[in-house]
Amino acid sequence: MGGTPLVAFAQHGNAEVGGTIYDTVALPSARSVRQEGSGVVRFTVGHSAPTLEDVARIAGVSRATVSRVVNGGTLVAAKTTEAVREAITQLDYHPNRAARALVTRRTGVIAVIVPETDERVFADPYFPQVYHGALQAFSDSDVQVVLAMSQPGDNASRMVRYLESGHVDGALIASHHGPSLAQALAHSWQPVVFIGDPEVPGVPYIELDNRAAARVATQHLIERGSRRIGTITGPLDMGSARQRLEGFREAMAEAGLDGDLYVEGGYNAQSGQVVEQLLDRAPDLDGVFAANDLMAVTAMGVLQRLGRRVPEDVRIIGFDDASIGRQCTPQLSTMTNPAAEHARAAAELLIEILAGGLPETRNLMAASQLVVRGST
Amino acid sequence: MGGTPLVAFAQHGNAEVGGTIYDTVALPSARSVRQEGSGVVRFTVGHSAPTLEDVARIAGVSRATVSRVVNGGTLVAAKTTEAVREAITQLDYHPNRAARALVTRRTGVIAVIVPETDERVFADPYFPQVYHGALQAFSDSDVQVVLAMSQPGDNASRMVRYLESGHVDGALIASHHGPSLAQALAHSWQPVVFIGDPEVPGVPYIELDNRAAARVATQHLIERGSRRIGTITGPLDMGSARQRLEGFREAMAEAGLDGDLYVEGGYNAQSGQVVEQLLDRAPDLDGVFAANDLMAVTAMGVLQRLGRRVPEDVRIIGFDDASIGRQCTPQLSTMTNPAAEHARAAAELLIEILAGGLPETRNLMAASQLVVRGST
DNA sequence: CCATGTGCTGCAACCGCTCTCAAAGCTTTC
DNA sequence: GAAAGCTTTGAGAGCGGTTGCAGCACATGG
Repeated sequence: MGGTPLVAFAQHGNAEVGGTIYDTVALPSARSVRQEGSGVVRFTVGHSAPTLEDVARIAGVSRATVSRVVNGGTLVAAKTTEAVREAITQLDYHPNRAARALVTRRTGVIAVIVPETDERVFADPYFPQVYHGALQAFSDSDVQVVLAMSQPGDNASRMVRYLESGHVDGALIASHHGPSLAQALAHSWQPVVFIGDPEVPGVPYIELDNRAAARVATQHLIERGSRRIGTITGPLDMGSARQRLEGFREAMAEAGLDGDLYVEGGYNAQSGQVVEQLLDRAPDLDGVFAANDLMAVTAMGVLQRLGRRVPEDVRIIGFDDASIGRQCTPQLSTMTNPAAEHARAAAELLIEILAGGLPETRNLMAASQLVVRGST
Repeated sequence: MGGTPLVAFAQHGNAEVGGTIYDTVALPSARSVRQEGSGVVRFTVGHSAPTLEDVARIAGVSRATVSRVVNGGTLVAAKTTEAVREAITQLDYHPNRAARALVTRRTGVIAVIVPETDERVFADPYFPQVYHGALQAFSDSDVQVVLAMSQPGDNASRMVRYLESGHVDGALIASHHGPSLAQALAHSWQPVVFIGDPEVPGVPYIELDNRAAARVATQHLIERGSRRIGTITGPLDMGSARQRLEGFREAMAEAGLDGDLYVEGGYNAQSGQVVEQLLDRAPDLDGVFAANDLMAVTAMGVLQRLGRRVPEDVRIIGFDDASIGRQCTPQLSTMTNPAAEHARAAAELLIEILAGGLPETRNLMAASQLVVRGST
């Protein structure tokens, strides 16, 4: 089994693990990335892979013929084919797709871009759905779908560089903050489809009808009898968050209620805590619309800990229909957000664009559904 | 804000949502990926991006000079540089990295490969750590780290093809089942580092000392007084699962106890349920070593539901030190598995390999720590 | 004033592959 | 037996870059 271990090490910064730790081992200082020039890691690869040329030489034919065998389609004599096949297996030849991409202009790689840190991406159940949907759309093609997220200090440029690099055919972009990425990409030649309004004209996207959904959610609270309703929004640099806030205010205004009771959250579980601020501003709070389930569930916990009964004292409704909303007591009412479907639709739109059979601009608007459970 | 929505649609297969659904909208049949030839999606891109040549023409210089300006380093006259810069911004030129990669043999892209379906990847807290660690290692270089997982029906070939495609410089491979992927890659020219023993000689990897850790865990149960101990293993086609089982049996044998009480799980929460089988086989069960925390927590729940007190009647220890183990009652004792650190170390090893300053084969073995909490 | 040096730029080959076009070999036909 | 028609193959021109090397213009030294 493998070679012999040469180094033994381990580490665990004495972080709060909430228990007693035994068996600690010293940690070596982590070597850092060696750099040269302007922050670029320089690589030099030793061996180089066999090329078409090599195969051709061994098989005693020309490059063109090998290419024909590899790509199929064109007719090549049976025995030639066999000789080439043999040479290919002998050398363990794999075509260099980057070179091929240069001439075919197709890489066979699609990226799902999420301009969030990896922590957020893995913490929020929304992103797996997006990725899953994209994967589905490409499942029976031989496209490789890769996921790229941003790193803590990143601005948009690393992403843009990757997208324009020629290593991907196109991209789906999922959780963008503000129009900067879209702007950078708008005049680029890279086919992209946004999930959520990019706020830049001409850039194709699909989005949930957030405003309508937020109205439905708010109206539902009102119908159930809530009057003093507050909302926890998402980060307001995101279109979806603003739209949900808008929908909330519309519904409140229509009902002749005060729609100014809102506080900004971050779409993450922790920021559900801000419900306390709503409570400070409105001690008679009897309804909460949280812009996603993660925040809603936290808010529910906070309210319950403060002695409020849900839904008797305060009704709560979330957004996204995340599974976590079914694991709390009472179960959370919510608005569906079939992200996987959207991603798939977006991916299919991307495929159309890539196939060239393209309408100018194309935007898709998707509807949401109200799911009533115990919390309202 | 963007163009006008052209299409409105939504969908929600009437899946079990555990609530009442209002506001349903018809769903269009999802268009499927258009295919041609052997399962390959064909793309044709309309516009094409400006090239070096274009820039050179506008700036009135040669391609070589533009290249020099773009890449810096070599000396170019100040006014020439300026002219080129101007042309570049005018055309919004971005170098085609695929073309560059052809000659420099560096793409600036590193892949983290996880041969699991996306559901598993997002469900298990282990993978985010791996990705995070990899990201850290490359954080101050301008390498793009992408994540690729396999699709339900996939065999290894799509992965291998991607890795050998020339679109990535190298890869970290995280949760492989059996040696097939490693074998396919062993004679390839692609620099890869495995996290976990690939079971193929000559392929570099880093791994946790699973056997030793499992021994420590088991010994801990014995020390606390457990005698009739069972284990829930991971999928036994994975080296880590087998090693943890081995460690368990060793510790049991050393203590003169029966080490045959085990049942295979899948490293996912659901498979913690198999603890019932242990109970069937040994009603006097008083200790459980689960090969990861996900299974341990589920097992604890099952046992408690069956009236067993933890740790009074049955002691439970898990593996991985996942956060979920701190959210249950009692809190779960466990073995640490600082996956992020491992991934970072693996990434640094990969960087070394890519830099060419390479030891033949290099394997790293990492230690684990026992964390004692309430469950033992 | 000519030989040298120095600074900057262009030519051209090459990275690995695809694909058009024409040539070569073979059959068929008159 | 030569012309015509196929099938099969190879030569060669790119794809968009990088880079070694030669060449040019101008400044310097003898």
